[in-house]
Amino acid sequence: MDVVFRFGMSGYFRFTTLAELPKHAHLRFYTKEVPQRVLSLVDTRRFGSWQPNGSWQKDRGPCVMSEYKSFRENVLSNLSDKAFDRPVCEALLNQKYFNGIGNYLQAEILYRLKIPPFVKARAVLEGLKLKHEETMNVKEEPSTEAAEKTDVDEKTENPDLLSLCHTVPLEVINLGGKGYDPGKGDYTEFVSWLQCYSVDGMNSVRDHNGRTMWFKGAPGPMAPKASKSPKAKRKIKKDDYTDTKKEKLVKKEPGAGKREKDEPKKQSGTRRQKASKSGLEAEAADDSRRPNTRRKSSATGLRQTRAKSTGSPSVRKANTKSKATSRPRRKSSRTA
DNA sequence: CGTCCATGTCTAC
DNA sequence: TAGACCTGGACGG
Repeated sequence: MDVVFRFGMSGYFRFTTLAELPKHAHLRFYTKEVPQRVLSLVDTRRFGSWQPNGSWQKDRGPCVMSEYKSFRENVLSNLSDKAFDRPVCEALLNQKYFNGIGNYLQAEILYRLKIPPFVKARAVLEGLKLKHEETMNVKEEPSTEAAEKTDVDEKTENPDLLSLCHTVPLEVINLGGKGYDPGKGDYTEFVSWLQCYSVDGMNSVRDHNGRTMWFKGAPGPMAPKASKSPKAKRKIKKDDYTDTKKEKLVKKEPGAGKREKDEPKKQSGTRRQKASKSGLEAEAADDSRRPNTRRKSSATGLRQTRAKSTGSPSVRKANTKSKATSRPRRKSSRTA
């Protein structure tokens, strides 16, 4: 049986002993060994989902990694689409054309070519050829040498925007499980792989959807008004302007009921299911909090070394768990 | 304590 | 084009 998994922002798999079952292991596949082990879909934020016999979204384009050729064709033969009216950084997040590119990859890819993020996507793309080779062998050498170059060579020797959409994600794959994986606790390899995203010294601006775009140098002509950059935002707040924020705050009023639905999103509807194959049993798990959970150091957050010069960082209170946020919480009656 | 922020969709004005 | 969907770490006061 095929199962389609989506990971949202925070989802990943872990294979552990039963005793080390991670928090937020919402879907579990148990082995039948004597000390049982568990393959878990760990998903703190629950943006992920799984769908037995599911399929991808209707208009996801070809995969940038595994279907490079059709990916490239799909983009270059549809450049009249208004999707390419957008700034290139935003267009790169459009899964209809850039299936597999996300926010950090988008930043890394544009950085490699030093393309400003807020230039019109079409302007960047319309010079590219359907087959990358045509742009490569501009030399008039009739020699067969050039013709024998492999795709790999072409993509690595003289990359363009589309070939980087293929090779940059593969670089992460080739880190060998040391990619963007907060569950590992230590993903310094990935952090040092990043050249632009969340890197000190780079610039960042909020795009038109409120996402933070990282880049070096000038943002480009289509950059949103300054009010949208995180820094500006913070600054506004600091200056305590009476701006549009008030409305938002009013809206945020907690206690506004309306949050009583108990369903675990869609999650393919089924909370429990069996996968008889391969001796694994699966179940959608409730959150059984494990008492052990030693709070590791920052699991999320790419910015390491915050350079806090003020005295003792060290021990952070003994996990008093008093989260007690004011945010309206979902009714957590996730029993059976 | 409170606010902001995060690898992504998804849908309602 | 705003939000909504969630949880929790970092940081400010």
